[in-house]
Amino acid sequence: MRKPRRSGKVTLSDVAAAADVSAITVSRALRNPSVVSDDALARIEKAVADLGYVPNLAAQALASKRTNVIGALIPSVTNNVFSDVLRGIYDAIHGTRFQLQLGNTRYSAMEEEKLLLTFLSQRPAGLIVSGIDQSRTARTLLETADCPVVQIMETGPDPVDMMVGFSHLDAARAAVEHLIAAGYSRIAFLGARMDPRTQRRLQGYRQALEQAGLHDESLVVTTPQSSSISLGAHLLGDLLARRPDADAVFCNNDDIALGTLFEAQRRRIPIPGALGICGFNDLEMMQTAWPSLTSVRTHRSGMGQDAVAMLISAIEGRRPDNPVVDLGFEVMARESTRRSPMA
Amino acid sequence: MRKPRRSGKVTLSDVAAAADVSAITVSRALRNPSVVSDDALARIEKAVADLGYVPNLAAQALASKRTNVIGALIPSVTNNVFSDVLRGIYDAIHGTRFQLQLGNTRYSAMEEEKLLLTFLSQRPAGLIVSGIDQSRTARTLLETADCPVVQIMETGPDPVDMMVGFSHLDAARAAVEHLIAAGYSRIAFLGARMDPRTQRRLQGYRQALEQAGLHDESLVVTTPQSSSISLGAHLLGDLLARRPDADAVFCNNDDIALGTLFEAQRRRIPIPGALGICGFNDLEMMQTAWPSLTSVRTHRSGMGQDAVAMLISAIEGRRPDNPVVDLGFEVMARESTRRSPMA
DNA sequence: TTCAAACATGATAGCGCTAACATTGTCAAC
DNA sequence: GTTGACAATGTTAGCGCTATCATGTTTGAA
Repeated sequence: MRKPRRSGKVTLSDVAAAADVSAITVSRALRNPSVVSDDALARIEKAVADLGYVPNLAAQALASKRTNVIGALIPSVTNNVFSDVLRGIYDAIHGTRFQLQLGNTRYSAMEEEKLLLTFLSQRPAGLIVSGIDQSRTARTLLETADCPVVQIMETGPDPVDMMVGFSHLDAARAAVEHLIAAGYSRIAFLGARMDPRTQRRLQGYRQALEQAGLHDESLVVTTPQSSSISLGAHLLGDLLARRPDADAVFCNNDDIALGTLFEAQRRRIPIPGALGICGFNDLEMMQTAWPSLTSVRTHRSGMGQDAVAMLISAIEGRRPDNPVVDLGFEVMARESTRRSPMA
Repeated sequence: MRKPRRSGKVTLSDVAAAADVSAITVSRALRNPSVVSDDALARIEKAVADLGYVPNLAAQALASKRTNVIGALIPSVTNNVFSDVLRGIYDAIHGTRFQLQLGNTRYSAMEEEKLLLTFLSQRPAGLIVSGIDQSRTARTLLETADCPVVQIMETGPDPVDMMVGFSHLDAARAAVEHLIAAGYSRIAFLGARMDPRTQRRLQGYRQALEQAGLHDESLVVTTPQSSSISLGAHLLGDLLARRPDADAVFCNNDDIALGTLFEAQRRRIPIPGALGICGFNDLEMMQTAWPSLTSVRTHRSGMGQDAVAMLISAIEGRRPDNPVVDLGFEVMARESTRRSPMA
């Protein structure tokens, strides 16, 4: 006879033996205590504690064909935008039976495909993906995944399944319209990374300026480098070298806006008198900065929360009435775009 | 006869049938292609592609008693410090066979225990935990877990297994000594959250000032609230209400330092002439701020990277020579603590 | 020619758990 | 006292994969 492949670990049947019941009773006691007699329950609980039993998730998943795993793919863990989304996800998942499996795509479609495969091999209960620009392959994987899927960050015309986001194009256009209304006319665009959402913000910028007859492509300064505060400072330098007459900057995100502010201060450029600054996302620092910085408020943790809520509803069979949720945005006008110079 | 509980999914034996080999050969082909003939391999690869086979991780884990899961517990996903650590972890894990399972403890020991149990039920290959102040229960769980464990963020005398970090006390003391050397004498401490690492930084602050005969507890302003830039602004307000004569602030972290800077600018307090500012962690913004802000550089992504590297070594049986790695710190002296007022 | 080593593949038996059905005992209703 | 509804528990057979041992087939050196 072969020797059994036992691991030193305590299993369900060890608990069952110790509590003098069958394995299935222990299984029931753990998952649905109300169907087990108080007497048996007490013995089982004691045995679990005595033996230090920890259930084996792999075996659970295999036997029940279900997992509690919600997979989420985000492009960056350091970008404040995504860490806020992530906080929302964790907040909503907290206290439920689900657990999060996080994947970091690093803004790469190939990484996204690879991670998707890894996630699918866990048979997740639901999936969250960022953006609406999945590769053809990734999209097919998502469509054939037999679990609900939510795309977050953006809304678009063709959801894989569900969506929570907002229109980056509209948000950018509203911000630029605010700058125009404030009296600025040579409004630059400072952008980094240039991922699809950034591209759509650039599009919104162009639309607003074209409509006002103010569009001038030489005011657009972009770089594929990833965004940072110091990069914002450099981008302002690049802009002013080329167009010293620019009178406002619409920054692709708040880090760049803050870098712009610092660089302007360093150059003794009065804000907002000589230069208006508008960011994007409205991170917490924007209102505390001096001068406070105009930005477009987006509902980042809300997107995470709603995504999880929609997912859980769908997993439990209650599909939301509307599969596409637009959380909107708000232009937060502050000192940095108030034309009269500060006291 | 009962009907089999088949899930519509493609399994190993489906692939085996399609490739006209046995299941175990497919298994080998997938895990270790070199032991399978080229001929069989080709047929198997074709079958996998044709059928869209995705292996079932739960079954793999159950049968092999191994997983590729590295679990990491961090107290916050929004705090920049931890997102940098997380980036380091992802960087180091990228390209290996391991995948990360992330848990967010929200600075709660109870949450940490719960997550630890969840993680252990996945039989992870390794674990990363933050800090050295685990609860008694958590510590026991970690000690009895049959996988390597790395504690990160801090070093201390009594590792569960391995450690990567630095001394927060020494780092804070060095920062305060720098302030003293720069000529400041009424040096305040601004602290938020007051988690164990913050407490030890406060201790370092006290030691440095006591040694210089400058310690004065009324200069210590703390709050249990979680840290933010606007909180930094408020803390400076609180300090100045109580001690308008303070001439420098050692901020528990960079967010508070930046908030302090903004608030000082708002109040037209010359930095560094009337007030020196020193932060902690040296986030990227510190050198770009105007004036640039002194801070203590810590090796956040390095901690994440080293933790993963040590873990993987240990998993593969090569335990590192030294289980405790001290990554140190550097005081980055900048404009905000340079006593002569800026031009 | 022979035999062992190396190679390629297969049969079998679990891993630890749960779904599905089966059994037993209890109690109220007729 | 029979019936059936219900509650509590048990038996059995997998879930999809891999460890282990077994078998057949080739190769090359003696």
